[in-house]
Amino acid sequence: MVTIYDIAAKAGVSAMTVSRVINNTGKISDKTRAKVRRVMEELNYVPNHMARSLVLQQSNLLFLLITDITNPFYTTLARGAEDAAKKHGYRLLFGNSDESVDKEKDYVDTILATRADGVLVAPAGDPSLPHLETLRKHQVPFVLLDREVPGLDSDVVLGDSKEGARKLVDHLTSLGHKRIALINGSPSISSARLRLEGYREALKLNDLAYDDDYVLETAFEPRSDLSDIESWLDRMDPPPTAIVAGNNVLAVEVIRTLHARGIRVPDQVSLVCFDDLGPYSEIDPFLTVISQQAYQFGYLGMQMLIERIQERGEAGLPWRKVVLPADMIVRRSVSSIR
Amino acid sequence: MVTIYDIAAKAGVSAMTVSRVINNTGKISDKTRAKVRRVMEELNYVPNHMARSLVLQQSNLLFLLITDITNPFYTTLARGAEDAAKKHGYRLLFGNSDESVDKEKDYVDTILATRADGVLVAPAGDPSLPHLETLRKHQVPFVLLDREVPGLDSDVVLGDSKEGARKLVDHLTSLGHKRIALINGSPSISSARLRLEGYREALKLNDLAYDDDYVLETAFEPRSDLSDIESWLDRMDPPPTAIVAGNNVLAVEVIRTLHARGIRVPDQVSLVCFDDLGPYSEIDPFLTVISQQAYQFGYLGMQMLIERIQERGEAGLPWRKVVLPADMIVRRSVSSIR
DNA sequence: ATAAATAATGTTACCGATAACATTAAATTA
DNA sequence: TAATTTAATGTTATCGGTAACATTATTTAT
Repeated sequence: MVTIYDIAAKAGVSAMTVSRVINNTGKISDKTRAKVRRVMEELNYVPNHMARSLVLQQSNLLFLLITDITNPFYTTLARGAEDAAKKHGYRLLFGNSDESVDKEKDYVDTILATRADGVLVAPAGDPSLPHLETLRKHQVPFVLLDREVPGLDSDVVLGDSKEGARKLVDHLTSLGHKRIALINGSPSISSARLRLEGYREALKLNDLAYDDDYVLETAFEPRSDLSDIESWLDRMDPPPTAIVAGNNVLAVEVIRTLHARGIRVPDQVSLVCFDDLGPYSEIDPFLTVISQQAYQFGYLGMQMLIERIQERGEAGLPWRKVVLPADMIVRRSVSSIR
Repeated sequence: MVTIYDIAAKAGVSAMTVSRVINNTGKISDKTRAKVRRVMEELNYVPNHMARSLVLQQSNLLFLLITDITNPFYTTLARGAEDAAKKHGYRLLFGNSDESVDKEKDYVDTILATRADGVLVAPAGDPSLPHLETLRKHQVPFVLLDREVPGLDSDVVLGDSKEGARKLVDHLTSLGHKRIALINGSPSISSARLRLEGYREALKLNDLAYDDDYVLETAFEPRSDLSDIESWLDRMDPPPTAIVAGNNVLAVEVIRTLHARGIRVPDQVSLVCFDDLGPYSEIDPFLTVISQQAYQFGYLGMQMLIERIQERGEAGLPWRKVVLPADMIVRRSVSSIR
């Protein structure tokens, strides 16, 4: 591995001079600068980030931790984060926690060990609290995305989950639906809780009774075993005329299960969900969804993060909470009753 | 930031003893081990990767560079790579080059500077050669995914692009199609070249003439400006009865363009493509595709990479080229002619 | 012309960890 | 019990950079 000392030796200068050329600091004569540059080219020099960050105590690296890299909501969000990071001259790396608090903890360790300058996190859930507190303790600035964690003050970019759920339920009731089921993520995830709340409120406002049997709380990420969905469908009696899914993944899995049973959407049951299916929903715009501005989650979150990093130390800047609107896109997955 | 020296001081031992406890090396009495552990907990110690890798000359970090984080092919591949890396105890970070050779080069610099132990790369194209050579020069093991780079020997995991294209065209001709168009990625990408070759061969075998006007070579990644697709559609006269898309993104954009013109698939024109649309194609299995085993690309590639890393130095192990089969899934996006 | 300022470069110490070698204490063996 | 192992811990140098402080050459000011 070529080091500044190799360069220095070959160019007949000191290592410090080479360092100055690399970083454009201090005063260097044009002649030495040129000579050093030439030798660097010749030897294919690449600076060693680790050595550098070790002494500088900062890495110029940012991280984005998402919970499901196969979910278009998060990949679109990632593109937003990437663009914002690039605009400010930061490098961005990604990690995928797979909705697992343990994997997330591993990433947090990697991030700490790598001495990242900041982190954007879509936390796996409330149990993420301990390792987020670890980040805080080590003074690594972070911004939460899509999910809050109770007991932790921080900047956060959220979607209006409650309002979104209300809109979906209202849409269904306006078309005559009365037996509306909900399949949702784990209640340890703030957005899932809000979606449940919105669902319950909307039921109440529409004078519909809430029934535990019609609600399934499961996992937001793709799974191979659909048996919990199966038994939930069996349990509901009479069957629902409409289903609200807490995210796009769940909607897809509900459809798969229904199709396997020969039940058609929306003919026999209507379906709506949170989050679009990415560009691929363009092929056949079918699902009626709450379309969250995924790109904005990433872009705004990254901007907030970078502001935090750059204001470091200054007391000011209270925690900021950005709530992005929940817009419904009506498509063909809902039929009207009668 | 807490260091081993802080721990050492508080525990009344030397830094080296702390290091031994952390790494489980050397001999340590149970008593000191316990004491050191306790202090580490108390102070919330996190090892500094940078300092560590600096002296160890290895980071235990692996990278995966993909070209389009919003493409389900690559995100599924990423899941495979992640699982394989985890199985072998490596940490994995992701980078997204967005099909840009320049962004890719930036990532390569980050990777070099981070002293990653190895890299999985889906190269942006043939122009990636220089920075891949830089990786090679710095002895960072890498495995190419999905695309080869002429002039560079390396391990590589490919799909059978030529055969896939042939299958698609054969399928179309078997249903009576004679005017078959191709929209493809840049010819600077090996897989795109092979798909073109397969397309031409299949035309020839079916006694169909090749016509330049029926082929559009554009970019594989999502774009906002669809005008090149527009003008290509205008140019073809008579219009094709079927279109082969070089990947899923292009297929979606063709559909968008066609829909905007009021042209229906498959009623007025048939459409087939490479790569599935992820789990979301399950909602409405519509597109007839060559389904590549995305997960296996990542999983096998990662295994090959780790073998390389662990055999480091040993002369053996010739470059390996794995070609995964191209399986066609027939769905509803093709109609038969007459 | 000589002091004072400035430009250009070099030296030393350190960032946080570990390898290699050194030392001391405890346990075996002769 | 003295000699030898072995266990447990400590010291020093180093990884590849950079900050802070020298030092030397060159200008500029007086």
